[in-house]
Amino acid sequence: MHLTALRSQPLTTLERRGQERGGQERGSGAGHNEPVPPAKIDRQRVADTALRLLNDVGLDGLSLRAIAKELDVKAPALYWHFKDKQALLDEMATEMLRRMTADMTAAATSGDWRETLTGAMRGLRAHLLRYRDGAKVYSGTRFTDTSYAEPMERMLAALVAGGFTPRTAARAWLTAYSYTIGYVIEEQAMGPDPAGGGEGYDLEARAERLAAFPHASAAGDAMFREHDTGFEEGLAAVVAGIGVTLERKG
Amino acid sequence: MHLTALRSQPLTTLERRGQERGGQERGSGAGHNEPVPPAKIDRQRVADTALRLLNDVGLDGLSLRAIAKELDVKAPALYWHFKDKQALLDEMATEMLRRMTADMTAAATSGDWRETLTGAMRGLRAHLLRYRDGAKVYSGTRFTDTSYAEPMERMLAALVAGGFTPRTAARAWLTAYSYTIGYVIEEQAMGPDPAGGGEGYDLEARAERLAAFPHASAAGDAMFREHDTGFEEGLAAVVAGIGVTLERKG
DNA sequence: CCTGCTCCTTAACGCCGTTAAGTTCCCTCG
DNA sequence: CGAGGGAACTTAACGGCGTTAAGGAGCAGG
Repeated sequence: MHLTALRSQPLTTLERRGQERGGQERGSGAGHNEPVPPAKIDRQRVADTALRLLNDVGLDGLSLRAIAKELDVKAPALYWHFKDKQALLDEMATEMLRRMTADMTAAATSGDWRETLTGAMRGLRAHLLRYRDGAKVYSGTRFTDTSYAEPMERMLAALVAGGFTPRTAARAWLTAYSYTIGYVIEEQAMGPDPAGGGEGYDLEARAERLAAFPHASAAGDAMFREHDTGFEEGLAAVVAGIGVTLERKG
Repeated sequence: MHLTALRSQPLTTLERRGQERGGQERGSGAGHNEPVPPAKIDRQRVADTALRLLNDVGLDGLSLRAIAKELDVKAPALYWHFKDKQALLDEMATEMLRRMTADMTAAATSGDWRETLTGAMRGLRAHLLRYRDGAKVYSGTRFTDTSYAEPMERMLAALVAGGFTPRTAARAWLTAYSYTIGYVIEEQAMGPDPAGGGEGYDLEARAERLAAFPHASAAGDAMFREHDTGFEEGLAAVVAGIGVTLERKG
């Protein structure tokens, strides 16, 4: 994500009835006679649907036509609500962020900045992992509103209260954020931990190929499995390093 | 990148004459009468050309047709050398890595693991920045040969020599690598530093929008400008943290 | 009742990755 | 020397993509 600029959008207010629809077909012929109301579409509902579909088809398979079909609508209809596909992806990322902050407001208010930062990054990773290619979607978009600012403000304030200057607090945040994004991108690009199911990559073939490089060969296990503990150990290192080099060093 | 599996490829040997061609047009009509030789294509030359083109058009604009045109060839011809576009991207990433290791073998042999790791990540970032969307290309591909193993082996050996176990060495490498990849992805997705030229993002508009969030507003400068020092400070923190939490901790 | 706005449809454009089939050229072998 | 064969390419086409243009249904307000 970049927090730089909001994408320009007409933003046609839409404070409509936010009625959710079940899985019903619309007017398509042979069903019951009760006329099902057309179930209006708005940005939120499109983003919700697209996020749900993302987990089924992945980012490559997430076409406007597929999203439209899920909404019982034709693809060009989406252009009424979004100026292009990127705007839709932006809205998806923003929706991801909204759900994330909704989850994390409770635990965030700890006294120690280390716990706060660690918890925030843990929560960020957890939420990115909720969606297929979540990190890629997230890192390629800019938010459509300022909803990111409030949790970020809290994070930075906690760091400043913990002894950082505004500048080093920002650096600390960006460092931990970069680590988390990079880790999850690699994690998701690699597929699930092969230890869990049998469907993962062939680490044995890898080890065989790298017979001449014992360390690189052995590193495979540490890197391609146990993503959870791997992330935690790395995050602990990053947070510790931030404390050593950035705290109170204005 | 994932170092997991090599993509299967026929790899039709091709130890041909590796003659380079200038910028000449091929048979196209009105030029001189000297018959320009057809200038054979191989994987290397395709990857070279694609990497050069990448800087002009970006990852989104990098179509097989555009690459083929650059080579004075039609798009399906590329399918003789690569089984699909992903295989071509893999070769591009591998070529990037080759150039990187060629550059970095000299400086890498320092005694201190901190210098070695810092230098490696600095070099990684520098090379990713040489290509538009370099980090995205790199992080979305897997290598087509084992050329990555040798520099990685050296890196891990240096860490082990510095007091790490094989396991913590791998973790340390992955932590620093994740940070670097994440940082450069954000950096490249954001565009060039606005301080350099006048064409960047509107940080003033951002500050105005975030008036209610002073820290988040002020953090913009630290995050969206001075990418170089920002990376260095974060990297210093990561390396220091690795020393604190991973060295000699089995 | 007509006008105008919102929201959607139908049709189409140009580009994409990819496949199938055919062509050209050169090397090899009889 | 002439036929065979494979390597390296072309031409043609397919379905799918994001996107645009034009139009039409439904409802609101004068």
